[in-house]
Amino acid sequence: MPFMTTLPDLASDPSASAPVRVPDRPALEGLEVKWSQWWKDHKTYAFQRPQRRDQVFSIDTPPPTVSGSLHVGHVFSYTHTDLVARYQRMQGKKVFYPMGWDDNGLPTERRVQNYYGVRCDPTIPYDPDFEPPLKPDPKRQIAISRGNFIDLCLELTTVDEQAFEDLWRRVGLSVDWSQLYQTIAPESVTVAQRAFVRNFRRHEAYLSFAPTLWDVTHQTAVAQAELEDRDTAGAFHRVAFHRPDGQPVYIETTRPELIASVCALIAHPDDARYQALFGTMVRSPLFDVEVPVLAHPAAEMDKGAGIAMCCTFGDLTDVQWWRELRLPTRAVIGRNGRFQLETPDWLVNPAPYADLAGKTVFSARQVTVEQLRQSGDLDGEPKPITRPVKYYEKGDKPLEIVATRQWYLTNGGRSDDLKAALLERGQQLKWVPAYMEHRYEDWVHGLNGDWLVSRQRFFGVPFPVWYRLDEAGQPDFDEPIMASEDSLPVDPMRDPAPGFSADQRDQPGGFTADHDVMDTWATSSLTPQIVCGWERDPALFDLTFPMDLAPQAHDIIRTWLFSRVVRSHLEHQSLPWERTALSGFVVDPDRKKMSKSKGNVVVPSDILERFGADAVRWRAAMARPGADSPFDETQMKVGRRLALKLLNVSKFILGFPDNDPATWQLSAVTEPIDQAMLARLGQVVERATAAMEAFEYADALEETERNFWVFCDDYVELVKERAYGGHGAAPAASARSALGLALIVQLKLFAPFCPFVTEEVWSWWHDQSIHRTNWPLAAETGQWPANDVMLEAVAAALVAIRGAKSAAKVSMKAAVETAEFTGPAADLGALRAVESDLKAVGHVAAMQWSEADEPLAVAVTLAEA
RNA sequence: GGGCGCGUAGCUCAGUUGGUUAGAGCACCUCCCUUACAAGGAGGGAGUCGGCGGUUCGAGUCCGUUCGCGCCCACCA
Repeated sequence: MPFMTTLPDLASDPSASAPVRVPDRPALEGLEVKWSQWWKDHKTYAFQRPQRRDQVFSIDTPPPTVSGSLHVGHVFSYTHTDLVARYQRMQGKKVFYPMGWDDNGLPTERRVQNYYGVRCDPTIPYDPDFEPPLKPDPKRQIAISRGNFIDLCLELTTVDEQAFEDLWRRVGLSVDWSQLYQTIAPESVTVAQRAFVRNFRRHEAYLSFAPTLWDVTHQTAVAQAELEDRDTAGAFHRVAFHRPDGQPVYIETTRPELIASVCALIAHPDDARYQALFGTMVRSPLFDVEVPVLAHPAAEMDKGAGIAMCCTFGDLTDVQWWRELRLPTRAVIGRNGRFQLETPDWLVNPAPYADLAGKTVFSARQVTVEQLRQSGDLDGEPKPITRPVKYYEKGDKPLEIVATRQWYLTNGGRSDDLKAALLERGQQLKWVPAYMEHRYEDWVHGLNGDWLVSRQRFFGVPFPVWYRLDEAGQPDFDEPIMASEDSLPVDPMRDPAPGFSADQRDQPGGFTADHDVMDTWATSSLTPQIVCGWERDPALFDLTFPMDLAPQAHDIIRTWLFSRVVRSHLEHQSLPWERTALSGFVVDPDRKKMSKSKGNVVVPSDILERFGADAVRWRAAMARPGADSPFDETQMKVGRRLALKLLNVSKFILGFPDNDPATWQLSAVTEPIDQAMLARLGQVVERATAAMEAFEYADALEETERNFWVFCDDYVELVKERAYGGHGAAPAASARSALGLALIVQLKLFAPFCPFVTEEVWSWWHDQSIHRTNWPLAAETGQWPANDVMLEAVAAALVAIRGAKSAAKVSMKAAVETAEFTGPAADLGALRAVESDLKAVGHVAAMQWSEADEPLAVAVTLAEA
């Protein structure tokens, strides 16, 4: 159960510390600016180190990509985390709630390129006097050095990050801004490099020359986790290979341009049609290259002609055949996505290649089709099809497969033992909601290779690695030189390898730097280590790690969530956190995902301006964990109405003449209806607390809010006259104490959801923040037994009296001559205990009571007008 | 093709272990300037709980099946 602080003094409001100051016209406008500044000045949310781990609640906040833009879905998702953080803080936990910026990696590079109109050319020397162009021309980017490019990345991210911080403060996130981190900052680089060095020592990181998925636009390798399939138009081309006797063997291919790199034809071993061909040789069209016909079970009899041409490399099946059948490598496509300029030496008839050299895949395909037509090797016309093609998720051209040397990290994709261990971690992790664990399991089960972490890019964490050069100047990749941990962070492009001098760089017998940078996920997979002070602040690490909560959206389970589990498992043999909470998306009204390209993105600053942060947060809190919710402006208005109601009812309760919160005492609550109201509020506290403990903030809000509206509409109206003193001093004190104590409890219940308006109201008679007070205890509402009979009878009486006036189309102020109650003795007894309040609120002159063995009924007779 | 989730009032959603006439807010209709609140308040109408079948005294709730929607994943011939 919740971590309990000391019991409050139940006699009065112990936290009251200021005279009551209620504004004449309370308003929501300006509360965000006022209170976010106040919280900043007073360090309201600063993490204070306690003695023990169990006094801390630590959160692994997702670092947003600052080069992107935040939309309303981010606001919702980060609000969900904040609800939990605020609740835990009020439960007495020291909340460790950092914020981070993911400013490292390709998105930043792209933004810098577009923003400044530059591109990085690593061959250019650093220019200390470089100034970016005043009028950037994105179509004619200026080539600048790697050093200057990184300077611009850092410059632009600083600007972007300030805008993000402003927005988060506006939303009211209770993060501790002194714990801010950046994934490109030296501390993060150190963590990423340290973890990598240790991975290498434990043989979890290794260098391998292998076919890799390659994005030709960004000219970098990409990892399995960054792939996505997109349906893409293409065509089957039926192409003839030639048997020695001149007979054709038809294959079907969507990539005829790759005929120059064909290594074999492959059919299924059981395919009757090709039994006679297995083991024989055929010659390729155009280039006349002799290739074997081989059998392999990965060939599908019912796909295309049932026999495929295997090229290095057209797709991942080619890679499998190439590896398992030990085929030669005949690559023709370079890293820039164009056909290499030199004519390949394996071509028997090299002539047709002259028309392909230097061409893109798209152009080469058109050329090849025409060549095949001329040579008579194209059977019929290409048949258009649409099929899924792999793309880099941030790219717009199909991926190619290029053999390159890359760094890999073990992730279970090539080890059943590690895969099983990581699946076990997934089961140990607590998932909110539970069914999201399936996505993790699906992903881990489907891994088919280790994690490719190197990127041939510029703005990122460099590998802390150098290679010896032999006398011929060739690098020795078998024994990389690793940086020592105490030298981190290092930039091998700037720092010489250990044991070498700077002038030995790129000299025979000297050393050369690894030029790659780490994938952005290789850094963000270490956010728990970065924020918790791994190897930097051991005391902090012990207090915060493994963390309590990993909040995130459900789309990055396979990337961010999984990669953090991998790194923590490898380094600490533990989970990085106890629990993960997945937020859904805000989708557009047609339930489509919001995306820039669709133009359906809702900008948060606009709705925050129009409805206020508390209203937007209220709407976010209505979206349950994991559930997508459609954007709907009308819902924001409801949140705004709630915030306004809180303001107004608080003004009313605090606004009685000579009202003094110090006189609000449970012992003064003597009227049965006052006790019944508080007893029910105590139940609400218990239910809301249970919901928050289960991370079901939406349930907690709904429970609190439903009660609040009844409180305002029925209870406050009922006791209004008595509270003014109309029925004497003691009954007035009972009402005022009940109203005041109920207000305190309800402000606290609403505090995580509407931090601005609750803080505003609280400040009317407190000097301290409501967000540093305790979460309410049921005991704060007294220990009276539940009295549902009374509450329900009163509600029914009010409905009857109001209904009669509404039906008669008269004002609620209209006088009632008699109200005649018929029903069970229990109901009548309850009502008679509230008789004077009922008479007052309903302007009822006389009440009559008839006991009967039937449900409560009320007959209302209006006075003549 | 595999996995997951969702189909309850016009809209957004609650409906705990199956139990009396299925709930809330928004929207809609009628009315009320009542001294906390007109960016308000009161009252009201509105649903064969996607379809079909089954278990049961009883099904929105359990089982099977089917349709629709969304998301995640999947060897590009």
